[in-house]
Amino acid sequence: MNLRERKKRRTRDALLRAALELFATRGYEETTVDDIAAAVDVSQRTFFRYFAGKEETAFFVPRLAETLVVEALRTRPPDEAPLEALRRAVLESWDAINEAVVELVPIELHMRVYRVIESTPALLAAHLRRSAELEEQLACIIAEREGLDVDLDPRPRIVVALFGGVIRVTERLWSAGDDVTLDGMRQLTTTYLDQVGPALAGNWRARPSP
Amino acid sequence: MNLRERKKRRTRDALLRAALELFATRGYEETTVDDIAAAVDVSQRTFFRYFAGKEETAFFVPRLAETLVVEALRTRPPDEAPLEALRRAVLESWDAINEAVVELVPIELHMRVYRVIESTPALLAAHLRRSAELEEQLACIIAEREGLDVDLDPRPRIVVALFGGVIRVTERLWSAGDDVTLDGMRQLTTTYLDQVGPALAGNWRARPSP
DNA sequence: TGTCAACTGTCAGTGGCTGTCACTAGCCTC
DNA sequence: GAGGCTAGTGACAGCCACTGACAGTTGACA
Repeated sequence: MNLRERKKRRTRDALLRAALELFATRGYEETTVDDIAAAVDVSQRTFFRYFAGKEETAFFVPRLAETLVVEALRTRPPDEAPLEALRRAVLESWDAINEAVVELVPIELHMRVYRVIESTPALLAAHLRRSAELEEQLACIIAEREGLDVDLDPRPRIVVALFGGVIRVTERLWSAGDDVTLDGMRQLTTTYLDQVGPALAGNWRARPSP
Repeated sequence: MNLRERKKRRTRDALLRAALELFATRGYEETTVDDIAAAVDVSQRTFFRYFAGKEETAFFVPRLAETLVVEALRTRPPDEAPLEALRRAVLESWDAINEAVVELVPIELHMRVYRVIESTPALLAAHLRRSAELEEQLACIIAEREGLDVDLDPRPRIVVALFGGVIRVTERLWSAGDDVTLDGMRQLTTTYLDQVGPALAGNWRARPSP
């Protein structure tokens, strides 16, 4: 790799880390782009040459994770049922995600930023839109696996919507709780996905929960 | 109603209509707040006294609709199963929604704006966040109906997430298609909700779709 | 009719973001 | 290894959403 390229990557990583650090400590809205640029000692203009906007820094890590999940689903054995494939893809990609993230920022920082995302309206909105886009991708893959047309058969989008909903509920609970380990997340996801069946089974009071 | 209050309402409605009209014809990003204010011949500052931001005008009508859906769910007979109550609440509130919307803006304008919302990233993001908030409300109502604690039992949030997912898929299809009538929407919603069962039933290829 | 309070316009300022232009530092060729 | 080329940068000017402060205007009400 060139000196030039190395230098570029170094500034980008520095900007990224500085931004996330500031978001996590001071808050997103309270951090100006000038602050971030100043922390790395470059001009504001330079910041915008690396990131399309302030928002992009906050979602740099999540974007990585999404890529890996999509990849994981693509390589699932085609005989698995849709919901099963989704579940396994997510559960199994976490190791890869963890590995990739650590390269960029301390995992603990990422967690703090995630909480900021969930509690900042503008970021939460962006997060949900990104999730919607991811779900669209996943639906397409599912449809392809099953030999269906996403636009003709609603089922791929429906399963993915359901799945995405469960994941989002899980993420929120996970980031809010204390057990921020990988296994904790896996545990939570499995438990919640297992609740889908019961949740849809008619009147809950007829068969009380354990 | 006072002359003052009437005047106020008139400016607000004028601003709202001007904004929506501009969004629908020129696009959201292409419309500045100054444009909207100028169209009604008030200062930009006045616009911000009526709406918290440009975004708020775009979601004025949807907000109304949400209120009515929540209300409809609250008055559903308590013996209905959760998913059933949600389905009926939505299906039945459309008449009320339609009625309330027409008071403010031509329904056809609202439809055009809805398409703008779905095709403008910033608005889509906001829309999804609003939906998430609505879903949280609905989950709480469901939980209350069933005598559960939303934070302890995941099922209320899961059904609502599933339901919300289906509604969103439906909305998108509806606004994209040609049949923008109320009955068309009801039809679509019913069809899609009926697909939920099959979508979750294991491997789809084992029992091919009709 | 005069007083008060609500509503509005003007102005100045902040923060995100973009275009432009000149300049410097790394790269590549001769 | 000197020179030109170009990617990367900083400085500056400007747009747009949004906010605070202050002054002027207009409806309400005694």
